[in-house]
Amino acid sequence: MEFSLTFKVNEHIYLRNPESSDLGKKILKHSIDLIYEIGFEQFTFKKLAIVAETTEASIYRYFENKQKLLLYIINWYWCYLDFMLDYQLKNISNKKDKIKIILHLLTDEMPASNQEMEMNKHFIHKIVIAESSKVYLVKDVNEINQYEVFKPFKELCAKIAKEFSDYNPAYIFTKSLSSTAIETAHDQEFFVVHLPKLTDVNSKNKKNFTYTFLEDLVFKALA
Amino acid sequence: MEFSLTFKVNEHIYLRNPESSDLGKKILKHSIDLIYEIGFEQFTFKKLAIVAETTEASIYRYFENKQKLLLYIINWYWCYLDFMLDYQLKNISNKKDKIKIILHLLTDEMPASNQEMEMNKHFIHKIVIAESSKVYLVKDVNEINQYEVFKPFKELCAKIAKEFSDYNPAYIFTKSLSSTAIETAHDQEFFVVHLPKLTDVNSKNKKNFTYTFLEDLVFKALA
DNA sequence: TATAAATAATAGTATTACTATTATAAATAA
DNA sequence: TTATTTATAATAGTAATACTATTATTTATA
Repeated sequence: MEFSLTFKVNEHIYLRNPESSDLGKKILKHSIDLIYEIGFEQFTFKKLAIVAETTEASIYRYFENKQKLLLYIINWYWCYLDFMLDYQLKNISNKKDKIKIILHLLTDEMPASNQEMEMNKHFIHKIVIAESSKVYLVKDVNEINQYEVFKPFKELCAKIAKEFSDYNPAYIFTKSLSSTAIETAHDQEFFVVHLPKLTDVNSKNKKNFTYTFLEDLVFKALA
Repeated sequence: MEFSLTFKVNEHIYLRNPESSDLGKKILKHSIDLIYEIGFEQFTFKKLAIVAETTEASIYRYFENKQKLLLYIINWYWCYLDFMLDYQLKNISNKKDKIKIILHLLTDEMPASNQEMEMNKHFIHKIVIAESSKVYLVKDVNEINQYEVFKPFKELCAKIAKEFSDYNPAYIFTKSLSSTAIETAHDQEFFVVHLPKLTDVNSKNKKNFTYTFLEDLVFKALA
């Protein structure tokens, strides 16, 4: 089976839909590679233009600035996670199993859904870990929030919260636990690699450390 | 009683100690005001020079770049929290009370320690919430980590982990729970103000929401 | 008081972020 | 088919940012 996954990303994020042209797709592909390679602070449209073999001005026809381009990539990831969540939770009835699947989705490398994927999912996962909080930790968060650019994040958060609520209807912090689980998944994965002293990883528990910690934390909170 | 609190900040963070001159202190004071006001992305040495009534070049004699200046402020906060933790935990024997005090320290406005404080603590607290993760979510995190610039953060994390361990010696994720508590305190406080749908705040639980959530989460994890 | 050292300001440059204008290609109508 | 419109991309800029070499000034010491 071969199919292509495209998500309707909020129109306020781009000037021209990058999915609508070959150049747009090329810009997306190379922006993911380049942000992964040099980090968001060092990433510029000039450098992107060189690797994507186009010009700065052409990129500006698609995205207002590099923050919006990052927001597009992160939004794509949130939509993708939301889709995968529905997909993987299908036909699972055990409530505990459902939550375990969710926590695996948050901590594991992004699962492959099909061969023909333009985006490098390993790179996107690393970008999300290191850069995703930069899309909302900005001074104009309230302004951009008005255009519902964080809707996919909120919907993902609400969907996970719903499963928490199903598991334990008496628990009153389902949404905060959900957003905390998402953020903690990223934080701990970053710390494990770069600042391990902020975690309890060691040679023995290295494999799936973040998942193990999160599973313990979430099920105790929901107990 | 009047005393002044100064912390020995890692020498690799600055070129010239800003605490050693009037101009240095002026730069620090105004940088806190300005980052609070316009956010770190919009903050430049040029703008700082204008409000601090000096020149760009003079600021560059103290700090290599604005990232290092932010790192200085965040380090100051970590040292301050570490100090306040010792101070407030003194003579408390009940292990549960100790942890409650820690969680209050992480979530509340910074407690006043003396009148004559150059730094605006309310501003620093807001800066920490919105900007602190930007000091380590950078491509050169491994290089700067070699100079031990994150030592105060690691020490604070270890100190809190120690209290968790005292409370429940069987718990194996004390350091990850500690770093998670610190980051969650910041995340949730930001979400409550800017993206409340990612939390469970409402008109009734608004007061101390983050503390209440964190207390529930941490004590269940340690139970 | 003369000299040396420390510190700050001037005046720059390279890069970044962004835009107005022009050129080219594609689509459609006469 | 050719003319005209429309869409798209490239050229050539500007303003702001990040940073530095050099000069001027102040402060400390001989």
